[in-house]
Amino acid sequence: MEKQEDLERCESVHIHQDLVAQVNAGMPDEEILYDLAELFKLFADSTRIKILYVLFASELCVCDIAQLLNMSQSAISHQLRALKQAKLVRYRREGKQVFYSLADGHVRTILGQGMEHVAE
Amino acid sequence: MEKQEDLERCESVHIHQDLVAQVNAGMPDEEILYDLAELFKLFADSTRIKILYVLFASELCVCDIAQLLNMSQSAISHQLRALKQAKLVRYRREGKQVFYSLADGHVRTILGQGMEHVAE
DNA sequence: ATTATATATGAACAATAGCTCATATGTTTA
DNA sequence: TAAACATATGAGCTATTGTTCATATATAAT
Repeated sequence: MEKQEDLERCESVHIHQDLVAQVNAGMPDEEILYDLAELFKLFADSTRIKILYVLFASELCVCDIAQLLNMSQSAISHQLRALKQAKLVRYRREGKQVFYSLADGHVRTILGQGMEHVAE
Repeated sequence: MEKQEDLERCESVHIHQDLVAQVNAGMPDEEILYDLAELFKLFADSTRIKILYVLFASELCVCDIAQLLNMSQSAISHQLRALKQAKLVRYRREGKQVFYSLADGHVRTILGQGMEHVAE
């Protein structure tokens, strides 16, 4: 944890020197925080938000999602790929079609809390 | 809600035609979903995640945050601006320094749920 | 008033991300 | 096997974003 090298600092080395150490101790690992940001990136696009929202209501095939969002099959497929990789959605093949559904309860909570914040 | 114009559709107009209508009914407004994505964009960068995390522990001035994250004052200030605009952080001037703190309980919940998902 | 310190901000640049287009893969039906 | 349909994916283009650098603003101290 050698972070104290050649940093620019407030000249007035105010109170917070030990606070700084304490805060640092409570921080999750760099890698975890990076993964966390990666996760939230998936919620950071309105197309993906919409996809998650429609899957809220029901399992749907790619084609139906594309119709619902009035977007191309390709665009939706690309985004589903990202959501799939992050395990936010599951998929199930049925003949030619592939049905997607929400994989996780966290999705609901995260979107819900976001909604609450936005709706104020 | 004229969305049914010249869409590409699954040829096999399968079951979901009414489902599609139903799902559409339950969708929040376009604008809200856009705002929601904008909100999550703020969680979609590890610098901002770190800022929120350190503010978790304590109110801090810009300079201390910069030191904690080992980043430039300018970079932190830019990001605080974004967080401030979204009302995720509050600020309070005290002499030359400006102290930032979390503005909202939602931040904790959202980060917490994200953590749970990542940590599995 | 002048200087120093703390923070904010605009411009520029590199990196990233989302869409389209073309095409590949997988599945069913004729 | 060939054709049709549903989905997946790579390349390319444009738009967006995070950082740095230079500089502006705000407050305090001399």
